[in-house]
Amino acid sequence: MAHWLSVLVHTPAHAVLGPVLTYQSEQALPAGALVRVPLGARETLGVVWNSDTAEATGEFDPQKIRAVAGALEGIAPLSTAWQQLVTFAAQYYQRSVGEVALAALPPQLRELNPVQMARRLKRKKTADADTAGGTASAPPVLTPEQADVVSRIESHAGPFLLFGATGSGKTEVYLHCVQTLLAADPDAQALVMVPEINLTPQLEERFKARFVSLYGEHAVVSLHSGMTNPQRLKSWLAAHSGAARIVLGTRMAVFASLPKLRLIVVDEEHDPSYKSGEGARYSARDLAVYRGKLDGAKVLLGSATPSLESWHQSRPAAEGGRYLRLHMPSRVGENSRLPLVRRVDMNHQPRRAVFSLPLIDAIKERVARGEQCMVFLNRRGYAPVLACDDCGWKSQCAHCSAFRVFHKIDRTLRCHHCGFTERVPRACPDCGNPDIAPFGRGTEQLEEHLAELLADVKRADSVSPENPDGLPLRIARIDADSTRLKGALEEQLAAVHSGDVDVLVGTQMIAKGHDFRRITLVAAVNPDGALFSSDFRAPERLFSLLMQAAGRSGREAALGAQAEVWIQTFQPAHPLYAALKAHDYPSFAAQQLKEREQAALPPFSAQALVRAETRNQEAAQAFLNLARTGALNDMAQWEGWSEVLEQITLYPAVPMTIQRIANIERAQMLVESPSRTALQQFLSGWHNVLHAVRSQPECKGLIRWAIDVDPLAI
DNA sequence: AGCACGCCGACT
DNA sequence: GTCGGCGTGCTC
Repeated sequence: MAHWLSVLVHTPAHAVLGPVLTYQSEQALPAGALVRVPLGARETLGVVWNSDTAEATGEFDPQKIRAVAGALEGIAPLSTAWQQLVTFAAQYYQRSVGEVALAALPPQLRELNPVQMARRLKRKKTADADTAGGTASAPPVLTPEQADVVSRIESHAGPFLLFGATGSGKTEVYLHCVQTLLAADPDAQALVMVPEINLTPQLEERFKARFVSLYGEHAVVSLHSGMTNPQRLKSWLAAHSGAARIVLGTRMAVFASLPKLRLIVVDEEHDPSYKSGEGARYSARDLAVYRGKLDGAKVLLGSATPSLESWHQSRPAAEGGRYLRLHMPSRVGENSRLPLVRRVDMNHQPRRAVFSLPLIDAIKERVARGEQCMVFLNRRGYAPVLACDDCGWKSQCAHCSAFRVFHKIDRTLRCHHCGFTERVPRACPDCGNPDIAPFGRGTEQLEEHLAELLADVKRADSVSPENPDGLPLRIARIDADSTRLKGALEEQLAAVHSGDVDVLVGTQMIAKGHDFRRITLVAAVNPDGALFSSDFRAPERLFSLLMQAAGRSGREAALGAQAEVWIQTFQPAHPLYAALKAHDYPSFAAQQLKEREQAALPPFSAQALVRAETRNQEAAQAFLNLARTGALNDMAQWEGWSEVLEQITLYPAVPMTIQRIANIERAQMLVESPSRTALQQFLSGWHNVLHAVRSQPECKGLIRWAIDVDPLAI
């Protein structure tokens, strides 16, 4: 007797293809089971979504229903909670369930045939056998602040927002909570997320040091896109089978199959990396909170500079807050002072000076004492644009509406958007003028500049202290260019740690996560840009970045010197810098939230973007505007939709900030609503309109379109 | 999303 | 002559 099954496969939301496909099977298969199914000319991985479906979906001809090719034996069905998470994510982020479900599974699960799969599972079983228990080395004693936070986490349901200064020991709180959980429940699993792949190795090291002796080598696994496919499959299977007790990973890990999930930690919860930029544009932080409810797991969000969304959610419960805010204001250790923030008024410095005189003096003084300095500029390359003084030629990219960046190191002009690279011309390509000059500055130029300014400075010779001349300074640069090769970042970080570097220049890469214990001065050379950005989230990001950069300094108690953060600015009185100086995130957040509330911006409204990519700009605008009129005119006629539409604002279509990338024209349209629910309802209905509009003749040239719910940048 | 089919331009 | 570019259409 054959069973009817609805099965998810990896297909986008296609109007012609239903959200689930119907198959038949001799064997009864439960929802969540993994199967291989024929689809057109190929065979593909599917997830059983409903066992024993009564009838085929839609008008599909029952004669054409094909049989399931086989079940993936030895892999337990995905849990109901996992299915619900995927369903929610697909619905909330406006994608097909099939796309979200299959993208959440390790890629190799799709590639391997059942025979290969069986072989892999067998290998895993023998590996699991050798896991041995043991005793833990005593964990460090918690500070009173940490102990208080931990006891509150244990006695409340959460979700929690752990607001802790850099160096306040948040990681120790995570470790402690995980340890307590795993000890109390022999099956329980914990998920710990970090924003970037770069940060997983150091986290893995700390967790392994604490838990391998207790629960064996396989108890801690990682899950991120930097791993090879076989590694990812191995970790995924370990999590799915329950053998892995702790999963560490980046945003993708929020979809890991964890049948006994009891705790989710989202470290640096404010970090934009938690928002996916392609496919289903999900926020792993937001999904983590939702998943916590589904799985009955506690959720712990941690940050020194929380996102304003989370901060707002953690206001007192009496005012409507839904997260419990936990505060750890103090730095752990002897050198518990927070760094001194100094603002240098660049209005009183020589015009066009890159480094102010007092900053250079301060750097000289520190390096002479054997301390390290860090100079931070969020722009790589030598100069953002090359221009001809005579005819006005600029280093425009041929394929993008952006300038190519001058990289002096290899004498190239490189487009940071499409990768188009050429050697720097000897003279202006338009008029032949040999005097083409760089404008603005990037990290390469800072490095060069510093070498000149500090040429006469020597550092103390630690090997032969009697050497009166000292040794030449070592300046290093860390950015996406200097770390392109595999292992280069680790190598360069090691050089900084071992003291082989006196001054470190870099982009935001160096501001995140890494502990540079001997750095006592951090300087932001030109951070003002974000103060006047059209992006309403720019100040929030700047504050967080500077706060994090500040957290890099002064971690070495033995150095004793007061750590300093220097801000070169033309706006020394700006409230953002004042709050930074006072290390006062709450007042900064309060002021920002007030502005957001007055302007009805998130978290006081909900937003979504529709983006269109086309061969020509007119088609992009046409598509979006047709979708807009479709909503305003057609949808308003739909039964019962007028109340939804009343709560929706559709802004006119606009070209994106960078209008063209790699010869693809881009435009977008903002949708806003005071109600998240209304926005959700609107988007789900609008989907059909967008599908229909796509095939209009005006939209010829449309390559793709996508909805971005809760976009981070507009 | 894949994958096949089909129709035009420049290469071993 | 074929290899290969991507436009169009189809998949339970």
